[in-house]
This record gives sequence, structure tokens and C-alpha cells, in this order.
Amino acid sequence: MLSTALKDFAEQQPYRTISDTEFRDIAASLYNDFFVWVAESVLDPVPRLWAEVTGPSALGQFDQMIDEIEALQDGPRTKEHLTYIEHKMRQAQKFWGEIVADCPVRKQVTVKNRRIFHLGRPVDSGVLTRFRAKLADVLDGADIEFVFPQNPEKVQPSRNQGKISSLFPEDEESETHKPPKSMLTESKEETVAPKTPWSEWLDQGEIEIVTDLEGFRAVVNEASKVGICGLDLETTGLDPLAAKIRLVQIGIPKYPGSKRLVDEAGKSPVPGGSAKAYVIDLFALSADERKEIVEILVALVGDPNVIKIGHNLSFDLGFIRASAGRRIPMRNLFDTMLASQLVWAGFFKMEPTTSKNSKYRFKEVYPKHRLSDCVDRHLNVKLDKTGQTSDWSAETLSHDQILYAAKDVLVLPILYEILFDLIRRNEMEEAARLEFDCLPSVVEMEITGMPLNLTATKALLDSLTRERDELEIKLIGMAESSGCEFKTIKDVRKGVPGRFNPASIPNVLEYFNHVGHSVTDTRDETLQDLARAGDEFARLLLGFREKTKRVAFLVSWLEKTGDDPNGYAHLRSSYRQLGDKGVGRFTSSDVNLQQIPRTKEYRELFEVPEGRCLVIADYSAIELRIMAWLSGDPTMVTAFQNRQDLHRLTAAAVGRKDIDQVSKDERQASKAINFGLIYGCGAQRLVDSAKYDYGVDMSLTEANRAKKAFFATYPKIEEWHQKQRSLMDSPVPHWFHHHNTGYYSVKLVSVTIPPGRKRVWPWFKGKTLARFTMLANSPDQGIGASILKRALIRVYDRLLEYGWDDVYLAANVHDEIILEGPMEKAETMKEMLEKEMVLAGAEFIDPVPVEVEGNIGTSWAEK
DNA sequence: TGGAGGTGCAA
DNA sequence: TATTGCACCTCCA
Repeated sequence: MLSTALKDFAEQQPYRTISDTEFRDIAASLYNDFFVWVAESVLDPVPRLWAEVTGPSALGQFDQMIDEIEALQDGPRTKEHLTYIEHKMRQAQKFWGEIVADCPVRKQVTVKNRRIFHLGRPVDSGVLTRFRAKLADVLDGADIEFVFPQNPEKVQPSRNQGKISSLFPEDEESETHKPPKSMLTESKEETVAPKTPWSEWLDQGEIEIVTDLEGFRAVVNEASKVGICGLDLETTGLDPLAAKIRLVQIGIPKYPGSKRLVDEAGKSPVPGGSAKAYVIDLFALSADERKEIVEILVALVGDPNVIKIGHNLSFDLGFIRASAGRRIPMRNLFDTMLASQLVWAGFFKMEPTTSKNSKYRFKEVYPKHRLSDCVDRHLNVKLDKTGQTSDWSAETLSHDQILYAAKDVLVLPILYEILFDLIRRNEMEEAARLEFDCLPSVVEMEITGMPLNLTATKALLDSLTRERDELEIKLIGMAESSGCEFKTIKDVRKGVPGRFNPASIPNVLEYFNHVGHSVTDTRDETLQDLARAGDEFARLLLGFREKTKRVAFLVSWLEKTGDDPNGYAHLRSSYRQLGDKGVGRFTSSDVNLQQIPRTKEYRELFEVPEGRCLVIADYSAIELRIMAWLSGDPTMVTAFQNRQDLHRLTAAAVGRKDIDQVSKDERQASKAINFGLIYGCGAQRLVDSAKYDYGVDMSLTEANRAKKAFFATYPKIEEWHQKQRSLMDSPVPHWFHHHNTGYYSVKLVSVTIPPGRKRVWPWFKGKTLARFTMLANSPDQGIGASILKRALIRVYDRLLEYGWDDVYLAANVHDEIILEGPMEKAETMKEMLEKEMVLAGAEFIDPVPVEVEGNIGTSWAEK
């Protein structure tokens, strides 16, 4: 099991001394294999629980062995030490083998809500009772049942003795279904997906091609009668403003008497249930008919009595809205992608990397949420992905294309049931509602984008490029005339071979070391220190870095918008409502509107043409207000209610002086303290942040004192921190689903973020991967996200209600919402935006007041 | 060509 | 033990 690297090495040259590199290579390989083994086998909780009952000391001994092995990495760089490490690893594996062998559980079966454990030998009843209690603790909500062997003597140890079905069944599945390597390389196609209950169910699903308007109306009528349908589009491209809708697919479930398609355990189809897919090809219709189809879809999307299930609905809704050419109501949506992201709640696995650096040996791997991933995970059905990328603008579509399109929509009602069950079991209904209701705003922001002055952007790009080039020449000159011989210059840049490259970190480090600065990194703060000490190269390099970065920004913006004769365009972005970590903040990408440099130079490029305006509103100190609400600290709550400046208040408390006596520096330092507390940071980090983010020098002693004073002033915050810290010791059940096991719950460290979003952390090497800082920060950031989402929903509703078709939701940046509209409406827009944002905040953190600052301007710089 | 590593932008 | 996330650049297999 362990790597053969060491053996090979020993046989080759037993007496050769080992270089550091060789040592690291061999050790890395050993450790990699070892920790993969740890991750795979030690994670299984059942033998652990058994050991806890029958011999906790053995378990402690084992954990200690693992710790020791980890520590051995820092030992001497000798062959003997490597041999010793490997010996220790074998010992630990053997030891674990004994623990596993001692555990009587031979098989685990899940039937509905029952977990049946097949035992390989008789077990003392007292021990069994305690074991049951342990299991019950972990497998919350399951009935635990033990099955004893008929003839204990004859019971053969199972082939996988000791390898009990994992709590995370998808791991096993992916192992068993992984084809041998040769299959992957030799036969690229023709790997026939295995027949499974759900794939057969799908194959029996009916598909009807609809060819006229009346037929399509009938389909939508049927959907309204049933009250639920799957909705999917195939389009000729990804951009709703440039591409066209080709196919519309609607999937309608046919329920058996039980009103369910999936059985209660979540494992198999209920007999008698089925679904029918209707497909209509818009290219086979006249322009007028297509318009009519779009209007029928608009009515369907806006019908509050019909649930529309879709995967990544913002895509389909974007096309429907763009085709309709106006803002439309969208009600009763269920997005299976968002649902999947919600129920996985930030869960991840640790997987080994190829990295030799011990710090990066494992990386976090998050579940994917494409339709094919979800269907594979929950239904054991392999969806062909070629359908998605096939040519949807061809004159006639192939039979297969239609079939794939239909399957996508047949699968939706099943996924809906399973994911909805998970949402219910995890009590996340409100959170799901919030996400689904937010879809219309997301669609609008993606279609609208931020106005950009192209002429000004090009001008700035020109001057920045010039400045960057000048700096680059100066830096190359300085480096090459320094007499330093660069060993790290390898590649060719801009067609000039072998020049010093100021963007290359190794090059820069070589230069600095040559001129006598012993630096090991080239981070901003390091360069600033050098620059302050009078190093011209460092000063210029800082400028070069900044210009390079910003040139890249501007280039990407101009590429994205293309040219426009008016000199203005809209820079559009993609939004994700939910990130991997389960906190709930929006992310923006392609281009990222949430990372525009906060300087006038760049923000004023986002300018509106004559007659239009931007209304920009942001929440003031929202995360601190949320912290006040979370902790209920009376001093802080009162301060906000009295509209006091919290940074000054903190500064006064820390400096033991009157609030009027607080100096500017002290207020800056307090900002570092107040923000630091939101993240639960330590004193050293406080010192660094005060220096680099707020330009204030603070000693470590001062930082410690400040922390103490802070918690003395706001005692409830310290209490709340303790409460969050204690979550580490009280894991709670979280429900998952997999086609193998159906629904199953795992006890995990978890936080709940109003209105019910969850974030959970997996176990690794017997410990939770949750950290105090994350437990302290997630609810704060998460509530901020919830407030913003509620605000977006409210604003969209008002825009619809008022019929303001010339006002658009343009963007959001975590605590900021931007509207674009006609200048005449500026004041009303601002009033509406501020009001809705305040009301959204109050929904979550009343009685802590929420303040919103709105600004009217012609560019983003005016705020 | 893609992952890893480093860096920096925003909230 | 300061959080979240995206993007660009270089280096290397």
C-alpha cells in the first residue's frame, strides 16, 4: 500500500547521502499515500465508535500515532529517518487494522429510515447498548437495528473485512464505477451507461413534439392543471441578448395515487408514476408565432399557481425576459441547481494533490452542481453532456438532440422531489424561497450591466499602458545594470529572449538578494518596506505592478463590451447567488464587477450618457450592525440606535477617554479592531491590519490591551464568540441524499444563517474542519447576504409595480445596490431604493437600526 | 494545456 | 488561526 519509492531508492544506492530535494520527494510520496489511506479508512466512523465503546485508549493511541507521524516530517534528512517514517506508517496501518477487525459490524444496510447493522459475531448486550447509543448519536433520526449471525462459527469474514460501507456513499460509487485506465484511453466513446431503475424510468417517459401554437397552449394548460412542470430551453448561444431560443421543453409529471414519483426512502420510482416531455422547435415557426410562444412562456413564468422547476433557471429566465423585451413577473420558481447548492451547504472533501509542499498536500473539493452531476449523484443516471454543446442552430435537429433535450426536462420533477425533501429535512425552506425569489433580480442585473464610457476607458488604457511600459524599461535597466546574473530567466517575453522580467517573482527575488536585501517574498507590504527604506527599484516595481494589473482590467472590460459608435456600452457580468462555501454571498465573474478599484480614476469610467443617472445606495457598517444583533450587546445596540459613530466609541473605550477626545489615528485603529472582531482575529493580525490597512502603528501589547478593552466594552460579543466556538463540540445532523442510500444524515459541525441557510464542515482525520473564525464570521457575512437578497427582491417588485420600464437594476456589490434610470426620476428612485433596503434590513436585524446612504450621480465615482 | 503558487482587487 | 471570492501572471509537468 505504501509507496515503493523508498524501496527503489534503498536498492539503488544504499549508502548514498540524500539531498534535500530527494528527501522531500520521497517523503512527499510516502506522506501522500499515507494520508490518502487515512482519509479513506479512518474517516469511517463505525469502527471508531466501536472502539470508543470497547477500548477508548486504543483509539487515543492510534490518533497519537498519526500525530507523531505527521511530526516526523521535520526530522533529519537521512535514509534511516525515511525508513523509520515508513516503519511508523506500517505500524499505524496495522494498528488500525486491528481496531477494524475488532469491530463486529460486517455489513450496513439502509432501509427507509432504518439502519441495519449485520454483526459477524455475538456481542455482549451491555456493550451493544452502549454501541447503539453511540450510533444513534451519529446517525440522528435513524432506527438502529442489529442482525446477528445464524451460525457465528461459519460466518466468513467478508471480502472487504473492515471496510464498512462509508457514511459518504458517493465515494464508494465513484470508485466502483471508475473504468480501468485502458478504457479511458482506448475507447473514447461507446461506454454504455448501466441500466438503473431511474434510467429505465426515463426511457419509458413519453416525448411529444409539439408543432403549433395551439398544441403549446394545451401543454401549458396541462401544466397549470397539474400545478408543476419542468422548464428548459436550448439556445443557439449563451448570451440572451445575442443568441436565440431554439427549443422549449416542458416536462409534466404524472403522479400515481401517492402523489409522489420517488419513494419515501428516496431510492426508487413509485410504481405508476411517470412524466411526459413536450418539445417545440421555435425555428419551425413564423416570427409571429415565436413571439406568441414567448408570451405564453411569460404567462407561465408569472403564474403563481404553477411551480416552474428548472436547473440554473437564471439562464432560461434570461432568455425569456430578453425575448419578451421587458421586465416580467416571475413567481413560484424552483431552481434545482440552487437547491442542490443549498442542501450541500458548503460540504467538501479533502483530496490529495500532486503538490510536494506539505501545506498543499490536500485540497478542498466541493460537489459540482451541473444538471448531469446532480442526476448522477441522486438518480444514478448518466446524462449525455454532448447535447449541451451540440449545434442548436442547425437547420434540422437530430433525433438524438431532441431526445437529450427531452431527458433534461423529464428528470426535473424527480430531482425536485428529492431536493425539496432535503430542504425540508434540513429546515431550509425559507432560505430556498429567498434564493428562488431573487432570480428575477439576478436576471435583470445580468442583462443590464454597468454603463461604461468607452472613450474615457480607451484614453485611460493608453496612458496606463505607456506608464507601465516606461516603468518596465526602467526596471529592466536597473536589474540588468546591477551586475546580477539571473539564473531564473527562462522564457521569452514579447519576442525578446532572455530579458529580466519584472513580473517574474524569482527574477525579482534574485535582484533584491543581489543588491543586499534578504527578502523571501515580493508582497506589497514587503515592497513598501523596501521603498520606505529608500529602494528605488521597489518603489518602481510597486507602480509597475499596479499599472499592469489595471491595464489587464481595462483590456478585459473593453474586450467584453466590444466597440460602440456612441462611445458608451454596458459592461455585463455573470452572477452566482451561492458560492461553494455556503455563506450565501453573491459572486460576480466574467468580468467581476465586485473588484473594480475603488478610486475615482476607475469608478468614473462607469458613466451614464446624457439624460440618464445612477442611483447608488449602500448599507452603512452593516456587518457591525449584524454583529450587534447577533450578540445582542446592549452597548453596541444602543450606540447604533443613538446613531453614534461606533469606531469613535470603540476608540474611546480602548483609550479610556471621552468620545470627543478621540484622535483621527485612534479612530483608524478602532476600525481595525472593529473589523478584526467580525472575523475573530488574534492580536498579531490586529497589529498587521492596523498598519497596512489603516496606516496606524500599534504594538502587540497595545493590540492585546485593545482586545481586552473591546470585550470589556461589549461583553455580549465575547459571550457570542464563546457560543460560536462551542458549536465545534456539538455537531448536529445534516441530511444528504445519494441514490445508493437514499436519505441519510450525518452529524456535522454546522451554523445556521438566517433565514435558514446552513454551512457545514466535514470531518477529516477524526476532527472537524470547522474553525472558530469561520463559525464567527459566517453568520455575519451570511446575514448581510440575506439582507441584500431581500432588498433586491423588494426593489424588483417595486420596479414591476410602478411600471418603471426605463429604470434598471444595474449591479450589486455585497452591501451596495445600483440602479440606472432617467435623470428626472433620480430622486424618486433614490427614495424607493433607500426605503426598500432599510425595510429588507429590518426584516433581519430589528431592533438594530439599518442605515442606507443613497447617492445620485452620473458615474460610480459619485458616492 | 492545466494545476499550483503567488499576488492583489473588492466587500 | 481574519472572512469571502475572482483574475491575472509565471512556472512546470
